[in-house]
Amino acid sequence: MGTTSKALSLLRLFSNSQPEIGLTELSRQSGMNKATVYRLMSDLAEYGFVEQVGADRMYRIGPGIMRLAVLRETTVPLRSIAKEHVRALAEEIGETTHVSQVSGDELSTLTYAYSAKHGTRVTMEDAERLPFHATSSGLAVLTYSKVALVDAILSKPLDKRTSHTMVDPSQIRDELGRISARGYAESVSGFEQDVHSVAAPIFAGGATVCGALAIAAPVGRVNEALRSRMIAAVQERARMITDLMAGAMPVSLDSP
Amino acid sequence: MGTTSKALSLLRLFSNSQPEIGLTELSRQSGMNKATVYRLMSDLAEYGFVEQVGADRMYRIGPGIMRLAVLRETTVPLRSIAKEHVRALAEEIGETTHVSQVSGDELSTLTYAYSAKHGTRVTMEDAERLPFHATSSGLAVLTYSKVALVDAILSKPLDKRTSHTMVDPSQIRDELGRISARGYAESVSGFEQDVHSVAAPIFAGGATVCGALAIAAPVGRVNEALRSRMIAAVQERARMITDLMAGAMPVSLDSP
DNA sequence: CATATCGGTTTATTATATGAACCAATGGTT
DNA sequence: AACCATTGGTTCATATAATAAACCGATATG
Repeated sequence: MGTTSKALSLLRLFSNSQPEIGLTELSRQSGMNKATVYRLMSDLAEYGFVEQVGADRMYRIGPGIMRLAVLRETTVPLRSIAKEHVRALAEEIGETTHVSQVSGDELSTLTYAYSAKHGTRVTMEDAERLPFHATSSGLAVLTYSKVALVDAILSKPLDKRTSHTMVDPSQIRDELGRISARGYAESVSGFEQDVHSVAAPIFAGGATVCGALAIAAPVGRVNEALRSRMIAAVQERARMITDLMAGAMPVSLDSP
Repeated sequence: MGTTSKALSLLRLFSNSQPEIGLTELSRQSGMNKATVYRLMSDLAEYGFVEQVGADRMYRIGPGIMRLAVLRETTVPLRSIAKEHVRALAEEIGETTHVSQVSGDELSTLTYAYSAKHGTRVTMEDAERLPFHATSSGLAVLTYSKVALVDAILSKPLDKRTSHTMVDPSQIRDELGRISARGYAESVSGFEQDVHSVAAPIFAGGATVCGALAIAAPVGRVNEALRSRMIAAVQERARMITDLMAGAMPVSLDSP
């Protein structure tokens, strides 16, 4: 593994549930030597990718990331576009909505919105990594991904998050076929117990999938009427976002 | 220079005016060997920090940055806070406003807002790098920065952007003293000809300066009345942002 | 058709990253 | 207060990984 990869892999350790990490902890979790981690983190800090804070010198993601993020958004404004539509869709349906984004072999939440309609709702977390096999978003993305990615994902052991999580690769491949045919993915309690979600893919530039739009509702609230509204709305919105991203839907999805 | 630093320095080459760069061009601009750049960019691409696009395989900032950015904003929500206030301030004053952020020895635009009040206005660019010595934002930040940073900035040759740009280090140090005394920085045609700007520092967590809020107007429109409104407003808003960032203003600024 | 430029690849050489051991400081615990 | 277990950070001989020149095939340009 190259030195650069090692440095970048350290950044992967930061998450919403672990936004600040100490040197020793980084060393432990990465399996790298403490001295190595120290030097790598120093390099990252020099460029503002991480910063140290507090008396215990914990590391967290630094301000340098923001300049690149702003730059990214001016070129590929997925998040700003998604934010509007996620909000509108949440109000339209009265349930939690979110857009996730694929980056390499990772899928993570980019933005989300709640609806005030009900007292109970599915709650989300920022920048959360979503498993491809256990979420409707993941399945939607996987359906339109390169075979190399699909193979890579399905060849690793799949975490059985709930009793309903699909973990059999061939069963998942079958599901991908069905998703491709009908144009949306669905997951009932596959990621979190009692969460029913539907998702549709978002494409950018030349029919490459770049993420997914999803609606997530408590299982008990999803009757047949709501379910069909969710399915119709998520597909329509995903297409709107795709259009704004100047991407083209794959032919199989172009005509309804 | 370490390998990690080399990889990260490649990311610095991307900017608003140069959002996509080819392999050879990266090699030229970084001064590194083409093979080296190739391997470094491949590493960066593997982690989604850059992506290749189009038939000419140009590189641009990748989606992986966004996950880290979202994570950063949940911990230090400078941009989201700044966005609101920059908008409100632009409407209040009727001129262009922006918030910049310091990262290491770089200062860059984080967000900005225009006012519809006038047909002419100062225009901004996203993620633009601002010179410390030639902008009111830069001077405001420098005033409250560690001496090490001030020395580092002022020891390098300073670009004379316009005929009004201050380039004499000792003269700039004097100016920093005045800014510290009055609590705001001012620049008339120092960065762009015909732009008059005022700026106030923003602090986060323990009185460390993290950026600046600025108002920029066409020189011809800034009479004494507008000028004092700008100065008062920029300081007030900067303090509001600082409060929201849970930072503390240095004592010298606490009482007006 | 020749030349130049592009992204990407190879491989011997060299420089850089590594990790065990070691500090100094901090904070509990006995 | 002495002790132990942590922490972040540092050192330096060693081994590994990065480097650069030359090369390749493709595409574009005169």
